[in-house]
Parts: sequence; C-alpha cells; structure tokens
Amino acid sequence: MASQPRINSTLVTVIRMAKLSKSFASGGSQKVYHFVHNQNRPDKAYTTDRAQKKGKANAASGKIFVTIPSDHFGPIPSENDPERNQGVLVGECWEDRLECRQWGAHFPHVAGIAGQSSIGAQSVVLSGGYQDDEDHGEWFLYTGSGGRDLSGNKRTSKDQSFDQKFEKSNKALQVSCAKGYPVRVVRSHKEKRSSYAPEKGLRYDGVYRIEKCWRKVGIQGFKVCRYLFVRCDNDPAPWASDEHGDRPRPLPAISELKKATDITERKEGPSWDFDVKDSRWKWAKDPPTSKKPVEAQDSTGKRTRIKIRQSHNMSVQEKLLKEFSCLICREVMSLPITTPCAHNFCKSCLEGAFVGKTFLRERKTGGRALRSQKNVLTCPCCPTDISDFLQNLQVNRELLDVIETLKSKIEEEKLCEEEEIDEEEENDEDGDENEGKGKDESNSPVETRKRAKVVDDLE
DNA sequence: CTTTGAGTAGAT
DNA sequence: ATCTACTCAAAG
Repeated sequence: MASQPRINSTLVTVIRMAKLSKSFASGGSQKVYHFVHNQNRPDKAYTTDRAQKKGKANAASGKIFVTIPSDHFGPIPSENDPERNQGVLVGECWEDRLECRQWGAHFPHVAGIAGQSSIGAQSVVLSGGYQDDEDHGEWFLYTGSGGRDLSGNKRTSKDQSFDQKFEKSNKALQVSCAKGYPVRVVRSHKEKRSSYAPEKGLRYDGVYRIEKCWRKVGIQGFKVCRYLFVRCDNDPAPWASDEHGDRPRPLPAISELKKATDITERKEGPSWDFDVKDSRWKWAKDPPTSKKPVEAQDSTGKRTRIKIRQSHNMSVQEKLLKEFSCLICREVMSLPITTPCAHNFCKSCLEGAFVGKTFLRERKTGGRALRSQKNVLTCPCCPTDISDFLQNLQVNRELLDVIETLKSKIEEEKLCEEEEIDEEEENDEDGDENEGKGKDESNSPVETRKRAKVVDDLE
C-alpha cells in the first residue's frame, strides 16, 4: 500500500458532496450535478488477469468520463463533461474503440451500432466492415448489421450468408429514422474507401439524421438494411472549412431506391430539427427519456447502479449515506471493509465473493507434492491481488462510525418532518422518474437498531 | 499482407 | 444466461 497508495474515491466523492452542500446552504446558488460512481475503473482500459492474450478487444474498458447514460441521444454537452466542462466536440479523436467509449461518443466496444430496438439508435461507427457502405461526408449510406454466420470464433467473417432484417440494432436505426432523432457518427481509420475517414484512430463527426431506410440486395447477393444519413450538426464537419454547421439540404438522389423494398420514411415531424429563427438545430420535441443509469460498470461485469437524484428529493445526509454503498450488493455497507486498492465492500459481501476459494494451491508433479503456491485472489473491482489482505479482514471503523452517524441524523430529521408534513401536501410536483427514491429499507428505525446492535457486538 | 483467437459489454 | 458484435494485437 505504501509503495502504491490508492485514493479512496468513495471518500473523495462524499467529501466533495458534503462541501458542495455546505456552500449551497450558505446561499450560493449552485447547479446540482449528478454524481457518478464510476471511479472504480482506471483512467485507461486495462487487461484483466483472465484476459491472457493482450489486445484491446479483450480489455476491460476504463473509466467513463462523461455523465450521460448509454441511451443518451444527440451531442454530449459540457454539463455532462465534468472532466473538462466542454462536452464532446466535433472532430475529437481517440486511439481506439475503448477510448471512444470512455468519452461516450459510442458505447459498444465492438459493435458498430449503439441502440435498442424499442428505443432507437444513439450512435454508429463507420468502420469499413460492410462493402455496401458509401461515404459522401455530409451524407452517407450505411449498412445494417448481421447477415453473417459468426458461430465458432468467426468474429471477422465478412461473408454474408443470410438476409438482414429490421430487428435488434437494425430496428433501432429504423426507429431513429422514423422519429428523426440525431445519431452521433464516429468515423474509423479502418474505413479505407472513404476520403472522409481519419488517418488513424477514430473521430467524432457530429450528429446526422436518418432520412430514409430500406432493404436491397447487397453486393454479396443477400438482402441488407440500408440507411441514408444526412448531417445535421451545429458545428461544421472536420473536413469542411465552413464557419457554421449544417443547413437543411435537399436529399441526395439515391439510385438504388428504385430497387428498394421495405422503405421507411419519416411520417411525423422530426424530433431533432433546424430552428429557422435561431438558425440552429435543436430538439423540436422532447428527446426520449433515459431508461438507463448513467454508465458505469465494475470489472466483475455487474452493473453499478447509479442513482441520479435531484437535490430536493433527499436530504444531504441521505445523499451522503447513499454514497457509502457496497460495490457488490449496492446497499449501504454493513461492516465496511476498505481494500488496499481502496474499494469498499460489506464484510459479508467480500467474504461471499471468495467462498470456496483457497489461499494456497497444492502443486503436484507425478505424485510428489511440491511446496504449495499462493493463490492469486483479485479484488472484485480491479485486478489487484488482495489475497494477503483477505486473510485478516479489518472493518473500517471510521467509515462505520460515519455511516452510523448519518443514519441517526436522518432518523432525527424524519421525526421532525413528520410533524410538519401535513401542511406541505399541495407543493407536490411530480415529473421525473429517475429512481424509486427515498423511503427504502436503510432508513427504517428497525434497520438502524440492528446496525446499532452490530456495532455493540463488535465492541 | 492475411489469418487467428482471445475477453468484453450490450441486447435480448 | 445466451448470443452477437464494423476489435485488436500477435502470428503466419
């Protein structure tokens, strides 16, 4: 630990929140930002122990820097970029798909389409994987995914063996077409046939709308889904010398439409449209509401539940308390343990994660026992070997105290509130469904008792 | 240059 | 839990 000290990010977050709430209370009007629990990943993508072979495709993604959920549509604005406060700008470049993912431009790290069939598609990558693609810069023809037999380990097969259909990601793109959503577009250096592709890495080129989609028989003889993307960004394209972004332009003439089937055209007004008065592209209708937590995953693959809360929903203490959640069970920690790599878990959860695992491994060669070898046991959140630490788990008493104090404070507050609650009835304004907030288990008196008893037992 | 095989995250 | 995916680096 001394040679490689780790910052306890949970504490960092809570302390910052506590400070912010203090300055808020003392009068300064302040914008409330969402706090994202994404700190458990390193700044760069890394390779886990299991991933013996190197290669970024086998790597776990690093920290997500932006505070958008993975189903966020449209440009990524500065308010979702706490790191730099500038948002993701048109023309930004990244080394590889994982880095691109970290800035939220395109989340899937292999797939070319980000989307959900019931919601729509948020972004695509032009990466040269499909021969039928045709890039004209301000507009391009994109091919759907699928139609290939990827059984076994044929990740790279480019041979189509069946027809594409409007399902899954292809359906998602179709929804974005029908609704007129802005779709973020990333170009990859791997698209060799396009003169608009970057020389290396990936580049964010702004948002496009899918004006039409259809199916046709592709170059390989099977049907492919086709999408006409037309640029509609407020910033000029990286290759353009324009001083301003796009203006609405007439659709290009597409000759293949003559042979097209299953044509989808937008019937309603587009959600993202050019406002003539403002001379800007903007949401003409409300963007779809996010159904996902702000992105953050731990390295075990379990989902980190990110709670986005409005400040008026919870008292400061409640918000602080929520930050002390176990990285395994996601509940407020009971008997908190802090690992040398600065991750926090309930004692029972951490023990549970290693049930059946032994500290030593027997080694036998031809019947003769060799000296047993130490087993590597990695932290559930990162690749650090914590086997030594596991041998003698010590509860983080300071943390436990803070948690207990917060709980009792909240309890006091609850009691006070109940006396005044009747008068406040009509000020109720609903609207956001961010999270089933508030009155859950951890705040009940019974639970507090139980915790208090645990503390006694510990003594 | 092409081929190979790996782990990962998201959708379903 | 299972399947899919416009990756990536190393090897052939």
